[in-house]
Amino acid sequence: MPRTKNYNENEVIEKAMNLFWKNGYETTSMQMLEKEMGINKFSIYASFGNKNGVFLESIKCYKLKLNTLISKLEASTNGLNGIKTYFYDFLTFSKENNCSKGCLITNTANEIGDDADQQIKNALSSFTNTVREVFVNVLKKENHNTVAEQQADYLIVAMFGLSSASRVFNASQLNNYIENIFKNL
Amino acid sequence: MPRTKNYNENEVIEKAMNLFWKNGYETTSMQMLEKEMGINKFSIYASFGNKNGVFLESIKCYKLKLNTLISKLEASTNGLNGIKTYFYDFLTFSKENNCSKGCLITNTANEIGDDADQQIKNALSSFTNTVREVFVNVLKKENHNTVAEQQADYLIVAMFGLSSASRVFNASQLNNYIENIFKNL
DNA sequence: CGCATATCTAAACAATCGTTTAGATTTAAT
DNA sequence: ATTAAATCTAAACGATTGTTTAGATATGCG
Repeated sequence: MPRTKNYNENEVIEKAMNLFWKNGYETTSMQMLEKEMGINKFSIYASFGNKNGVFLESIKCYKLKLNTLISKLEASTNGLNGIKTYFYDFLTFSKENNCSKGCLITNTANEIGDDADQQIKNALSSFTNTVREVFVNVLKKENHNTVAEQQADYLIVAMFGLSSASRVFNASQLNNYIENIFKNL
Repeated sequence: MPRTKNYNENEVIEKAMNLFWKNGYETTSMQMLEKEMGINKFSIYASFGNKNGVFLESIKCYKLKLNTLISKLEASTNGLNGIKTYFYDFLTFSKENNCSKGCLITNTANEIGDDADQQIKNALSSFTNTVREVFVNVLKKENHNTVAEQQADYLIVAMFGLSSASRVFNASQLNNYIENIFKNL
């Protein structure tokens, strides 16, 4: 056996993920990734195939990070209020230096077109469906099925909107938005 | 006086605007613009300076198109219902081949970073402020000032979210979203 | 008409994109 | 210690980016 890698793939992917999150897919160049990940282009290609591969792994990494919030949401027993907490938790989660980066998934969905890579598109919709499913499960604890499905549909769109809006509007506007979303649901 | 231009600047900008709307700023290349606008790169640069110039004019063109909906909204006398109609009108406006392109302004806000061109950033926030102002004026017809401001804040965030979400979710989910937004306001 | 000047085409510009390759360096096993 | 194989650096790849330039073409005015 010859020499071993002197970098940890999980560590460098987390750095890549943060770069994609902040700048988007297109804007993030291999040059920037090289610098941020701290390894050479050759090593990046050896570990992840290509830029798309780095991005797909970054999405996995992002999901893993968000799982903390999702788990908390799944464990919640007070229905709508649990989801509302998730909305606020997300805002905190997405903030860096008091400036929101939005959601990596939502940002990507907003950026890509129909001709984008199928694996990426699959990853995005699978994530959205998963979150919606969690909403449904939480809501079923206090509602009957049809209402839960309808409310979940509403909330997943609202969550998507919040992710986008968080990159543009200020905290008071966003809080006002969340409060109104849940006011008379 | 020598030969005259054999293209109309307003006409070619409308074509450019549609390209930016569909594909975003970065993805739209000068090559694509050349083809879509039907004129040579030289002519584009002669008329609009650079890519950024084409984009700024495209935003003006977009605002002009949207003015039809804004004017209708301004003229409405039934408050919240007028705004709700505007939400639905926007969905129709943004659709092409039964597929929503979202809002050019919102799409751009989602795409660009902090280091983007200042003129573009100004154009985006000025647009958002204008729409919010119209919301306030419509709401003041049936509410007192503080409520109108607060509701307008809520609705402008909701509108931004709708624009983003319209590129991802289906008609029934979007309608459900709009109905819930206005349900108990 | 003929001159002047703006518009046109088309080629070239430097810079950067994502990706690949060649060669030096390091290390585990023999 | 030698060898084999994988990782590293660094340079180069062709393609495409936004932008500029040179030269041909067309047209309004004296």
